[in-house]
Amino acid sequence: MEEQTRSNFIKDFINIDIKENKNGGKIVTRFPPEPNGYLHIGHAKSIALNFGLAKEFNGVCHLRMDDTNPSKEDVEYIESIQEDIKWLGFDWGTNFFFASDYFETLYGYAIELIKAGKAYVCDLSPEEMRLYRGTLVEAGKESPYRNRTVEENLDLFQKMKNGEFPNGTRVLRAKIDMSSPNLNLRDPIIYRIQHTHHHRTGDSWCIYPMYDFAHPLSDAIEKITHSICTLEFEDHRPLYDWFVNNIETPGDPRQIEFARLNLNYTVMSKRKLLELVQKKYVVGWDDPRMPTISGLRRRGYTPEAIRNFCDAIGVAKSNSTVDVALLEHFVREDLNTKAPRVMAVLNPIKVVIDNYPENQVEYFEGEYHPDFPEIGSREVAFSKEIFIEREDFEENPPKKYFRLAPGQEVRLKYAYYITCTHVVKNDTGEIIEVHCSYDPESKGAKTADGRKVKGTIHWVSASHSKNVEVRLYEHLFTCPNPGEERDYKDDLNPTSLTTISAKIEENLANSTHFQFLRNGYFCIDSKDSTSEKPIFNRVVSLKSSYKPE
RNA sequence: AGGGGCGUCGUCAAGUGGUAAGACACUGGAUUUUGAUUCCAGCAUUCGUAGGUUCGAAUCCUGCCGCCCCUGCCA
Repeated sequence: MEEQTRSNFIKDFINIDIKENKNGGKIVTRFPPEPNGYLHIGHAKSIALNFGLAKEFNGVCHLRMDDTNPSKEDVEYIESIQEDIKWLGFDWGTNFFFASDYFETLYGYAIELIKAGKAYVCDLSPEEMRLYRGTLVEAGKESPYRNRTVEENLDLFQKMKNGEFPNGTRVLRAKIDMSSPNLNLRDPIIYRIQHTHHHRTGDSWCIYPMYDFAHPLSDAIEKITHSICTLEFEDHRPLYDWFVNNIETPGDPRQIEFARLNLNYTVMSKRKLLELVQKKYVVGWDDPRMPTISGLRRRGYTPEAIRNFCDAIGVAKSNSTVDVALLEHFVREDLNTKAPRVMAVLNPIKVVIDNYPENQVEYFEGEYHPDFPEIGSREVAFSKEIFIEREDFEENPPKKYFRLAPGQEVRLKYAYYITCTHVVKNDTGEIIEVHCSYDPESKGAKTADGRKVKGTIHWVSASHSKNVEVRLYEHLFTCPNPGEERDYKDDLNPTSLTTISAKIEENLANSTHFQFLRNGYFCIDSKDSTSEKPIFNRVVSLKSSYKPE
């Protein structure tokens, strides 16, 4: 199973840097989430990339909370982020940081820029600043405050820090080039006034650094060597480099951009995910239909499946949308080897075996896994009345229907062969009972004559099964690209969750994940399930090559 | 006076001048007490396009075409 870790353009860059002995050949990456939401599968790609690179090149990967905007951030998110990364199987060791840890240093860096004549306090209002910025095709105009003296800037910046000005009245800007075709270089804001309580620094600051300033410098402080981010920051790289080059810092990080993950039939933006949670379209961040790590975990996805998926999708620079079928493939692949097989009937119809003795109960051994007998087996009770899936009986079967039909013989997994003799219907013509006869010679679901029975179906004994709640999930959205043609919420799938009552065999294996034979992979809901009232989530269905004509 | 990126199979994606990997999906077929799993086979004469350089081009050059990102005191 040893797999060649595949190459990508980032590894190529790193290999060149190592060859040139940049940073003494050391590799330090970082995963820098803003604690303003829960992590999702797209973050998993970045996490796997950053931690994976560190591991492959014998380096380390830091976890850094990018908490420079207290108005949007919350400690709840800080906790969930750590939990999710750990659950995915990655370890930052002792390298857990906060951008807010660097506020004092960052402030000093700003002073350094002011003293060098490379930053100034600007009094333009937000609207004025927008006007002065110019447009995509026209140069901007220089701020009238651009040429204040160093002393005046120092004094004003000090007053900003001291809380002497209200929000929005002044900012600190880098003095770069108002006519740059790259808008990011038109004297970007590096500090804004925001009288907001910060979840870590409390009320000690009322000015907060902007991402473009805080990020490269935080990287430099931590001596990050390779700062990997998504494509939309490509335009910011010259600014990233400007700060690193114009300020005396411990490190010399380099920014590399890659394409973020998109998945079809879902949305990935934090804004949309937040809205789904806040407006109760889903039950929470960990709703099993959400593409969040906590949602996938509750749905029954395993860390291995997610990691294998991240390895498989690759890392490149072209915008792309990965098919969810690939994610589903990796859970099936993982659960196939791990999940004990068990029988549950999701849509029951009663079968009465007329020639089976009343009150008789037999127990058949059912292996938990056909490929790994060592994981054991259990005894499954069999009796005169059983339940099978409604879809496993057809009064007028199509061609190549291998299941139960009038006069047709079928194998009951582990038990006997049965043949349908007749059906009982109610007043409205609905079949309420299927009557069968069984072949006593087929005990153990095989016969000495070697006769072929093409179909094998699963079942539960009516009096030896219990009712459980099962939650069936489908894609959260009905179309591959939600929001492409209208508001994304209008593309929400009304049947993304179906709750049903199912019949399941009595004594379940001691496991969280199961394969319900012929149905799919299921897991116990970690939040709502109790021993009195078990609840199962369908992780993913089994593949099926059955297609009725 | 616009700038920055990206175009290789239905979807991802290797390929770095020597004659198109792999995965998912899909289609056949074998085995099967899960129409699952497993196994085997098929699936880009061509790399957005048009020219050029070369013995040889997905890879180099030029021109077109298409798509994405950038005018928050968000990250």
